[in-house]
This record gives sequence, structure tokens and C-alpha cells, in this order.
Amino acid sequence: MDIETAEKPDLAKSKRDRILEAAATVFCQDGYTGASIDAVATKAGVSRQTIYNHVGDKDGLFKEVVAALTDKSAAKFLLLMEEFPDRPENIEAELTAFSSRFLNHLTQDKTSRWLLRLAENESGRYPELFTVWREYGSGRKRSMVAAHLSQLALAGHLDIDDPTLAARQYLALLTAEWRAEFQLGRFPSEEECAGMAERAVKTFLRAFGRR
Amino acid sequence: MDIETAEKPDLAKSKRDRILEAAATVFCQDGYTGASIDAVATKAGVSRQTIYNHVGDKDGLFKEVVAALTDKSAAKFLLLMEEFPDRPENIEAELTAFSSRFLNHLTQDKTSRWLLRLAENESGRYPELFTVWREYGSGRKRSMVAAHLSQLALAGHLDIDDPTLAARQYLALLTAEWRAEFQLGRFPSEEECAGMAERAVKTFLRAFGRR
DNA sequence: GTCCAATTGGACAAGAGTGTCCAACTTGAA
DNA sequence: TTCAAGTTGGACACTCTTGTCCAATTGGAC
Repeated sequence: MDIETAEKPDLAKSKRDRILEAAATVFCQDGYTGASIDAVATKAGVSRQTIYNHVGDKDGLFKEVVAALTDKSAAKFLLLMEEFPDRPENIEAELTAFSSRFLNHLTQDKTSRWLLRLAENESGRYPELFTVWREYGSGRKRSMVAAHLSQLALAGHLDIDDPTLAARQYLALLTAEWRAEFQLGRFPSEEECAGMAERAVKTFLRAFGRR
Repeated sequence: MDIETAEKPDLAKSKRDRILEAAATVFCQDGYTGASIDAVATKAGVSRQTIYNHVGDKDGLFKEVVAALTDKSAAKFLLLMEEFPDRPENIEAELTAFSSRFLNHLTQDKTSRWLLRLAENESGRYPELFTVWREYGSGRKRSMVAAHLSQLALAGHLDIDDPTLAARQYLALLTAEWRAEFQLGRFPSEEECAGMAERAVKTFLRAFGRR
């Protein structure tokens, strides 16, 4: 439809991977309806027929993409979560550092970004797929944060009644500015993420810091 | 494409209004690409040609819809904002009440909901349109909240350094739970909105209430 | 070298959508 | 009544997409 920008068939990977990767890009860029199999095929450097051989269907392609991205994204977040400060000496500094990494990860990890936008745009079409993602991704994140916050509260670092609510509010504060930028198509720099994290944590600790 | 549910040509209104209204529904339901002029026409109870006579183009139709909804939504929010508590006796109670009305409005006003979803899904396609909306809608909201918060701070009800940031965080806290529900396609009841408002305001005041 | 599976590219039918044209029809005002 | 503007519905050309079929080609395993 418009000028092709930088074809990158990436011959190292398997065809299947290339297909799923290209499909992720195209679905996120154009939405489910706007995405065409042809576009995916050329972007993946693969014939259209091959796509049908692998995934059978546009529907199948879409579902496989979401499933693959969900797994990938969840795995990365699991790793990230291990860095949550459990025995902080300076809770503000350490929580800020973690939060900054969190935002940076959100910004830089294509997978997360793609999935986020996909979920925003396409959740109406495949509610099942995205409720799974929500519970498995967003919800899982929240409950992990809640667990860590509980621990901090127990250790006397925080003053929290309802850890799940606190987790939700922590994430809301943290991603408030980020979301606005992201929706405008901008990707905040590392410094900007650090600033957002600092402001969010400051407010969070004013609310939930030890009295 | 599927079964038509409840046709309502609404013969009282002008054709133009009926077209814009139907278009809003269809665009929000199916996205820009998924929406068909035919669907709009039948939903509006109007011939396809009439649509072309009025707005010329699918693009034109879309832009007119967004412009109309933006105006409508902004006007309603202006009214709502006047209810912000400026001389509170019990700040928690009054801010909670306002916040609850805010969420209810978001939930019940079709226009706001449509616009929100439209912006989420279609901002990539027409960045200009939605930056306008963002500055005029979401940004305007934030700056109005910021002004009110400043006033409350000046009067000694709140302890705020950066009113714009506080406004953003207030809105983030307030809409955190609401967004999750909305994205799942659920519309929170009045009681649920009240609960969300209460929890958000409680945290907000823990952070920014008078020390 | 042979075989087999994956892949390719091109052709194809079917469907849906856009935007145009136009002749026929309403409808209100002069 | 007559006129003009708006409206209608149907036909049309055009494009794009999906999904299928198939014959030809490739490339690795044996």
C-alpha cells in the first residue's frame, strides 16, 4: 500500500519464527482487519502459501502470534520481577531504580509493546485470548507486585492494608505518564523513564511509606 | 456481517445527525478499517449516497465524527468540572463524591466512552486528530483538575508541590480500576464506581492531604 | 543420485468494500 | 402547479483480500 521500509528477512531464523515476528508487526501496525496476509508474507520474506501451510488461517495466525508473544513477554517479566527490592536499605532509591527498569523494559521490549497495543485494539475481537493475557500478564504482574509489597509491609518498610489495591495503584501511578506518551506513539527515553519512576515512587511512598 | 440488533432510525433527528451517530457506533465497534459505509447507512436508516453527499468520503465521515464527539464530550466535562469541591468542609467526603460522579459520567456517557475507545484504537491512523483531542479533552481535563488542586493547596487543604503532576496522578489513581473493567468491555455499576472513587481518593489524600 | 518434504509463485474464484453515476421519487416552498 | 433541492436504490467499475489449487523448484537426508 505504501513504500516498504527496510525489508529484513533475517535468514538466520526459522521460517515459522520469521512469519510470527512479521505477523506481530503487521497486526500491531494495522490491526486485525487491516493486516493482510500478503503484507505479512513479504515482510517475512516468505511466500503466502507457506503461511497457510504453517498456521492454516488468518485466525490461526493471529492466535499463534498472541500466544507466542504472551509467553515471551511473561517470561521476561518473571525475570524482571526478581529484581524487586526485598530487603531495602533505602527504600525510595531502590524502589525508584526498580520502577525505572520496569518502565524501560516496557519501552524497549518490542514484545511487550506489541502485545499491549494488540490488547488495546483487538480485545473486542477475541475476548478469550485477551482475558487469558490479562490474567496471565497484567494480572500476574499485579499479583507479583502485591506479594512483594506485602513482604515490605511485613518487614515494616511500608504501611499497607490491601496489598492488591496498593499494587494496582502503584502500577497506575507508575504507568500514568508512560501510557500517555506511548499512546502518542512516542517511546520515552531512559532519562524520561527515570523521571517518571521517581515521581511515581515519591507519591506512592507519601501514601504508603512508613508513618 | 452478523445479525442486526435493534434498528433505530430515530426519525426525529436530522439525517446528518443520524449519520454521524450511526457512524460513531460503527466506527467504535469495528474500527476504521472494519467499518463499512453500508453498515453506517443501514444503521442510520439512510441511503449510502446520502452519506457521500454529506461528508464526501469515508475519511471525511470519520473526521466529522471525531470532531462532533470531541465537542460534545468536552462540553459535558466542562459542566461536570464545575462541581469540583472548591471550599470543602470534609475534603475526603467531597472529593470522593466528585470522583464518583466523574467515573459515573465516564461510564454512562456514550460519547465519552466511544471517543476513548476510538482514541485508543485509531490514534495511529490520524495522529493530528487525536493530538487535538488529547490536548482539548484529556489534557484540558488534567489542567482543570490541576487548577482546582492548586486552589485547594493554596487554601491549606492539600500539600502539593506540582499541581500538574498531582492532577495526572489523581486521574491515574481514579481511572486505574475503571480502565481495566472498561477494556474488558464491562461497564462498572454506580456502586462499583463509588468504591473505586473512595479507594483512589483515600490513597490520593494519604499522599497529598495536609500533613 | 534419489527421494521426500517444504517451499515457491502464479492463477484463480469468491466476497466485500469504496466511490461514481444516474434516473426516479419525495417534499417543501414559491 | 411548478420548481429545485435533497434523497433513494440499483448498477457499475475497481481494488483489495482471503483461501485454494497446482505444477515447478529447492535442498537436505539417505
